[in-house]
This record gives sequence, structure tokens and C-alpha cells, in this order.
Amino acid sequence: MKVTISDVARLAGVSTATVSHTINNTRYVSAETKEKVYQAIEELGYTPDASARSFRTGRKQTVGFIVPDISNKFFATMIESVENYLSAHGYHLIIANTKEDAGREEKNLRLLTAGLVDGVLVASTMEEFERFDALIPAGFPTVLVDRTFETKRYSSICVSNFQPIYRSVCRLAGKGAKRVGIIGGLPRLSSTKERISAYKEAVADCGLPQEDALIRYGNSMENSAQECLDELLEQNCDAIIVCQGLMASETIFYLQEKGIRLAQDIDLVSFVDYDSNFYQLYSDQMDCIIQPVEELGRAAGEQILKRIEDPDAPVFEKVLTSAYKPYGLKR
Amino acid sequence: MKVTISDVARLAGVSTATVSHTINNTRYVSAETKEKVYQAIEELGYTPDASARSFRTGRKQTVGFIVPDISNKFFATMIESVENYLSAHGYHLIIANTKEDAGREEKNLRLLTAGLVDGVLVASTMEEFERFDALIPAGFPTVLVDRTFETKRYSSICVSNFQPIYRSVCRLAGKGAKRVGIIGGLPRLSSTKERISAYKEAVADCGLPQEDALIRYGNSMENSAQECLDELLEQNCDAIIVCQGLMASETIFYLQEKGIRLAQDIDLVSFVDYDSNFYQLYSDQMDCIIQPVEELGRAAGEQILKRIEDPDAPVFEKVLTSAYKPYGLKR
DNA sequence: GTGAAAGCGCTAACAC
DNA sequence: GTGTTAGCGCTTTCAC
Repeated sequence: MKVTISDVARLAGVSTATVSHTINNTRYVSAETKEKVYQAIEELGYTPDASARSFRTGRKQTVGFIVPDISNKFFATMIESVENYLSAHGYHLIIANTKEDAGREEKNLRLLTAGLVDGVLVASTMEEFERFDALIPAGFPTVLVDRTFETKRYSSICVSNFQPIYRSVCRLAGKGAKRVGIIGGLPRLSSTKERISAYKEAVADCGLPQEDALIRYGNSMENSAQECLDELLEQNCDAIIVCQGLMASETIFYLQEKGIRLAQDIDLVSFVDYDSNFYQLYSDQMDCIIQPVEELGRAAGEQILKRIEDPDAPVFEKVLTSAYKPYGLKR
Repeated sequence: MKVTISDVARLAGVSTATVSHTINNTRYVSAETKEKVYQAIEELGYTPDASARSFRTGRKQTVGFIVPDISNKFFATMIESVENYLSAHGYHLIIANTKEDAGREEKNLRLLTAGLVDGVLVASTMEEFERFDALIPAGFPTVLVDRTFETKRYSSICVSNFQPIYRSVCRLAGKGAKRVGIIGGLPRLSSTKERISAYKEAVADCGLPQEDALIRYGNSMENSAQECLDELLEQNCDAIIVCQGLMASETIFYLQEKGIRLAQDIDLVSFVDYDSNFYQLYSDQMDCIIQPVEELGRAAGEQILKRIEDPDAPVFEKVLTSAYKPYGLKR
């Protein structure tokens, strides 16, 4: 039934070594012998068995990606970008979804690092570095994506979080906003922390009210923005910053439902998913912060393959910059 | 460096067989022996090597999913749903993206079926059954998802395409539409074909104009709807049906840009991505067809695991039903 | 320019 | 109730 390398060798009248070397171009084989081997392969319909191969060589040609929320456009686009890079380099991508659950992340990290993949990409939902660190076998190729830890012991590819939020606040203040509220993502995430601290710093610098009631946190998943929004409106905010694309569209939706007009009744700044038409529809009524998702994915793919090749490479950190698209700017 | 099962056996003072059986609960082991084994495992930090295991057993505990477009919300949600089901059953998910390119699909099918995964889920972009069929090794567990072939030799999980479109046309006709245009997906796909034939049949049944110029095809990916829309508007359509979520949001966007108002200037019916706020925003101005993506994913996961367990199970076909949400219906 | 053969880490048939 | 051991399909060292 299953045709193996020895079947090929036998039919071609050569050794298994020769077949292997022919297939892998790993030592000189004469043209005639090659010919015989290929003929036999063709005749038998032989395909080398991937799992025997990876067992033998220790290389799985596979990378794991632990994602907090696949159905979120931001991560879906990132997955696409990572897959693109990896498949172009002969690697496969295993996806694990955590839905922002640290337990699921833990389980998946254990499974993936136990000989399933050559390296992992992780957009971690964990708060504590120690918990994360304990799950990674020593020297296992690992790259953090989008979210990092204070302890910088792993390579990471992130997006600047501080700058765009600081700028948002300043711009809102400059336009006369009196009460700027913010809707953040999960409070434990590095990305959220950075954004909130940018907000705090900017609010202080601009002489705007520094009130905890103006800071609300969603869960970065479906249906978490409405409550935050209600609370901010109760605080009489005249400007709101939203830290995530999914929550942005929910915010726009709820505002519209309540008859509160963008740009006129309230000023909005938000991270948006760049390739969604949603943002295009409103880009003339709100400031948009567009993260370089595709570049993020490409860089992540690049880094993990580098680390797989050389697991002892020094820790590498890359911070990409988001595009800031203000609306209604006079030239 | 790497700790193996024999290290554990040696330290525990038992045979490798006993260690294996202890780990896998595969034959009786006395409580004391178990204890010794677990102790040794703990002490050495042993983790069984997944690739040795799958090489030995032939089971990879992994399913491949060939997807036409990961960043498309429809497929992203489906991936999430599939992953959910699989991981709950101890399986991993390998994702391959084709971007509707048959060549990429071919390459990925070859790679995945060569001992990498136990079964494949495919939302194929191929037109010809023969080309697809030739890529699947005899008896390899395979389930078609969302798209199928005329030759029903593989199990499939699809969504009813005919009914909602037929209904759309009738409803539009009933409301007085004179010229109903349609924007389909890639013409070669079964889903598109079924939808277009439903349109043709309904248009004939309702006495609406049967003109080829009223049928346009996009590519189901970013930025393909505008051209179709322009052509339909030139044809003086007073109603338009859009066969895919991504193209729907583009259509809404372009209509808005042109100052053409939904429900007032033009009647729209569209497949929408159910959990996107986009559709909620317009659900009172257009008919929405919502596909049961999550159920689709779950059923696909279920089927592929069934086939992996029993590759000789009879071909199974499931057709799920979309929800139809008309707007402005008087009770 | 090619072959023989060891062995990767594990499971499972067979033996006691 | 547990141990011995063959062998999964491949790569690669060593030998000629």
C-alpha cells in the first residue's frame, strides 16, 4: 500500500541513500542514476513521508501561531500575512486560538512546543512574564507579536502604542475638547498599558481633566464597547479615543443608534482595521490610526525563521509605526 | 540534552514499554510503578516527542484547512469555529491560504496530504473536479466546505445558495423592482453558479428582464465590487443583489460615495457577514442574508474527524440554511 | 559516484 | 504486571 523509499530504491536498482540524495540534492548523483530514480518515483507514485522526515531530521518545517482572536480582522489579516511569508519559505502554519484566555494559551504552548513545531509566534494574553516564560522550553524559538512583556527576554514585533495616542489627545485638545475619554482593550495587555499611559501623560500635558472615570476598558472582542461608551457619555465626554478596531466599529454603531453625530456632537479617534470599508466610510468624520498589520505579520514570519535557523541569535525587538489619518485638516 | 523515554525508564527502573503504557493509559500499570514513572518524568522534565509519536503511530492529530482568503471575515470566522471544534477533540489545525489561486491550492494539497495531516478540509477554488480529485491520494480523509463539485464523490458541508437568492428576486419583484441586477462571486465556483442560476430562474418566473448585462461577477476579494456596480448602474438597475459579504460592504460604500441612497434610490439585498457591525448599521435599509458560518465550521470539523476515524464511511453531504432578514416588513 | 547500515523516539506485539 | 525488542521511513556517516 504505502510506497516507501526502499521500494523506489529497489525498482531503480540503487540504494536508499542514493534515492534520498537525489530527492534532496544533497550529494552528487550521476545524471543516469538520477534519471532511473525519478523514473521509479514516477512509476510508483512515491511521495516522501513528511512525518518520517521530520522525525529523522528534527525539523518540522512548521511554525505555530498563538492568536487571541482569529475572527478579529486585525489578527486574521496578520495570520494571512504570516502564512504568506512562511509558505513562501517552505513552512507551514499551525493556528491556535485563545479567545484571550490564558489557560487556553498555556495548553496550546505546551502542545506546540512538544515537538510539533520548530518555533512559535505568540500574541500573548498573559499578564505575567513568569507564567509565560515557564511554558517555553529553554532555547525554543519564540517571537512575541503585537504584545510584549516588561522583561525583554524574547524577540518581539510590536506597533508603537504610545505615540499615536499621545498625538490623538493633543489634537483633540487643540481642537477644543474639554473632556476626553478613552476606551482601552484588556487592561493586562502591554499594548493597552502603553496606550493608557500615553493617554494619561498627554491629558496631563494638555491640561485636560485627569479622571479615572474617563478611562474604560473593553475586552477587545465582540460586544464590549457599548458599556464603556455609555459610561463615557454619562461623563459628558466631548471626545473619545478607542484603542481597537472592533470596538471602534461598535462605537460608531452605537453612536449612530443614539443619534450622536460624529465630528459634530462628538469627536472620535480610533484604531481601525485599515482594509475594512467601515473605516473608509467614516474617515472624513474621525481620526483614524491604522496599524501596519501586514508588515507586522511579515516581520514576525521573518524573525521566527531567523530564530529557528539560529536559536542563539540575540534578542531582537522591532517597533513599527502606525499611520495617523486626521480628518478635516486645512492645508 | 533531549530527554527521551529511555531516560525516564532508566531513572524509574522500569522498561520503556511501561513508561509508554503509563503515559498513554494503554495497559494496566500498578499504582506504585505509575508513581515511580511520574516521578521520573517530573524530575527529568520529560515531554514525549510529538513527531516521533506521530511517525510511529501514523496519526498526526492534525487537520489541514485550505482556505481561499483568510482575511475575509467569512472564512476567518469559519477557521475560528473549526479550530474550536478540533482543539476540543485534541487536534491541531494547519492553515493554508490560496487567495483563490488554483496553483496555490494544488501545491498546498500536495504538501498537506504527504503525511503532514490526517485529513483536509477544502474550500476549493478549482473549477474542474478532475483536477482536484487527482490531488487527493486514494482514501485520504477529505471534506469539501462551502464549495462543492458536480461529481459528488467527497463529503461536503455547504450552505443553501439557491433559495435565498430566489427569494430575494421574488421579494424585489413584489416590491415593484423593474430591473434587478446581481453581483456574483467568481464564476467558476459552485456557490456562484448556484446563486446565479437561482437568479436566472427567479427573474424568469417573476417576469423580470433576463439580460446578461444584469449579471456581473467579482472576485470575492478586496476591491472588485466597484466595477460591477458601475456597470449595473449604467444598466439602470433599481435593485441589486450582492452575493458576498466583502463585496456587500464595498457596494454600500460606493453607493454612499455616489450619493445613492439605500432603500430610497436603490433596493439592495446581500449576503452579509453576520457578526460585522457593518450589516447591523444597514439592516433597516436592505435585506440581509446571513450564512450560518459557525455551524458550517463546526459541522466541517465534525465530519473530518469522522472520516479520519472511518475513511470508508459513505459520502456525506450537509446543506445548511441561511437566515433571511428582510427590512421594513409590515407585520 | 554509490552502498551499507545505524538509529532518530516511540509504540505495540509477543513473551513470561 | 512488566520486560524485550522489532521496526515505522527516512537521513547521514562511514566506507569503498
